Amino acid sequence: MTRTRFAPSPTGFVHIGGLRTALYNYLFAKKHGGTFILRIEDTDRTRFVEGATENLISALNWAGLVPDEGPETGGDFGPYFQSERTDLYKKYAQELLDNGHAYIAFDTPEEMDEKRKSTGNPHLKYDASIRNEMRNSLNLDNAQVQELIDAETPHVIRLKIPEDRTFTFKDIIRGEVSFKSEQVDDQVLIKSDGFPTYHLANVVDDHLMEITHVIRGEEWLSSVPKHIYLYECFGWQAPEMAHLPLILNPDKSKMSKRDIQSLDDLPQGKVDPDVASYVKKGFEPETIINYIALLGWNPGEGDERQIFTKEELVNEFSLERVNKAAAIFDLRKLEWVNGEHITQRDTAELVEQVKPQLAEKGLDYGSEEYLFKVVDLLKSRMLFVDQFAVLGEYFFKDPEHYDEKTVKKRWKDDSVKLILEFVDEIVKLDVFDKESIEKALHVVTERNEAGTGRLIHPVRLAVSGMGVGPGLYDMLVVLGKETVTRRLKAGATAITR
RNA sequence: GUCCCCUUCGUCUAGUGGUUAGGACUCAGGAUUUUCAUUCCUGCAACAGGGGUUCGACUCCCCUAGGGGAUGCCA
Repeated sequence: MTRTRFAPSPTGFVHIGGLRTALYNYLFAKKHGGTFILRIEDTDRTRFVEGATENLISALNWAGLVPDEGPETGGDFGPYFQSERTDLYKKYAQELLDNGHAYIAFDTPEEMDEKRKSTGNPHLKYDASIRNEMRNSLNLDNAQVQELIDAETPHVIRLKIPEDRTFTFKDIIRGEVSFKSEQVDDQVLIKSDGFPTYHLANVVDDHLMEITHVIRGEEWLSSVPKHIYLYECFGWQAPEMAHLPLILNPDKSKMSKRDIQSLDDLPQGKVDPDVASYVKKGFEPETIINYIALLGWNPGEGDERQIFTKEELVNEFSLERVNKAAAIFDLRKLEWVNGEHITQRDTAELVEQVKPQLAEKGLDYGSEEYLFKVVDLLKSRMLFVDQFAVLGEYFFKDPEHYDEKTVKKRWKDDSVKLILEFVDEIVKLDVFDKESIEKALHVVTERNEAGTGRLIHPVRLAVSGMGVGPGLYDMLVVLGKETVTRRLKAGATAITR
């Protein structure tokens, strides 16, 4: 049984890279008929943010990545907040202490800083090289240690990394990776406030929650030696590992929330990492899922689709096809993907999505049937759903003003005459369809020995007030004969250069 | 500094020893018998550099360079 987990720390916002990690965990679990778990890694009290967990869960819900087990859903492996599992971590830390795999250390962070200064090595690690010079249960005798503990001296529990070892593991994405033990420090397992660090909590929980595949960001790759050694000390089997490449800013820097105000005002080379910004901007959940899935993964040779539904992604996904190199986030392509999803969406569904905007602008859409036709006509031209009321306003009310630029460019001396003649032609029509309208328009231009554009543009302007829009004949058909003739007449008198 | 990871068009990528190195986004041009913000077509544009291995390297190995990550009682 495949079990994956998304284990974010609740920092107050959801990072786009974090969402992709969640997505890959979700896709992998679903692909294998497994379970996707949400676990909140809230062991750092100093970074507690009010409402962050709710925020996280609502972002996952928005994206459609609903956990099978988690704080909200529950499950047989809870609690799913690490802050509620501290007794567990202490118990396992004690086991390590008893087995001699860990020890108690009384040195404070300040003391380590001083040590670094005095040795002139700013990168000095707490490890086998200096372990014997420090104040810990390896050097002090039992009585001294007990005395310090009884006096409530702050202390931590550290993992005792063995010397002269090479930790080798297989990463699904990167293949075999190894680290020498002198490269890894005696990691703090339990902090002086009694909370575990990520490393202990992570290993204990992944084991207890029976996680089969750990899929997470590349920033964890160099911590893996500590983790596999912990599994070894506990006599547990380590899960499979897959370390995902990072998502970067256009300038190749790490995506950061700092100095980003909004999506519309981005600093040069930066992009907003906050998923909430994209929600607010009007991106569809399908778009974000689709786009970030492709940022580091693709279905492989012979499949050049760019647009995927979540179900398709579940079917196609495999960790073996995840790339190794970091990817740059491209807003342009994101917008294009959004437009594609809107174009491919069921018109009926889009109709419902669009109604609130119309209500907000006080636009009366008349019949469902009419609205359906308008949406159908416009959907391929929208990049965002919320553009609809702006793009298509004239379908619901007569234009009140006419785009100045277009007037200047397209309104000629003979425009009024041509339009009035065109009106005469269309009132004669029994069937108001594309072909007959086009024919009528040509009758007028040919009679006046004018180019088609001489009439097309003024008609569009008079009818919609705009210089751009869907194909003119399609637009006129949807608008209907009555509306079109009324607006043409109105335009003929109202528009002046 | 040290360790680890990575390196194909501007960007996302296909490619697993023999290809005119393919697609997508962007951009430019054209078509839809003069809208463009639709659609279609065309074009621009890449194997980081240097050594090997091989009859033959984008593909395998090594080195260099560049980028990223880690180096916390943060995750």
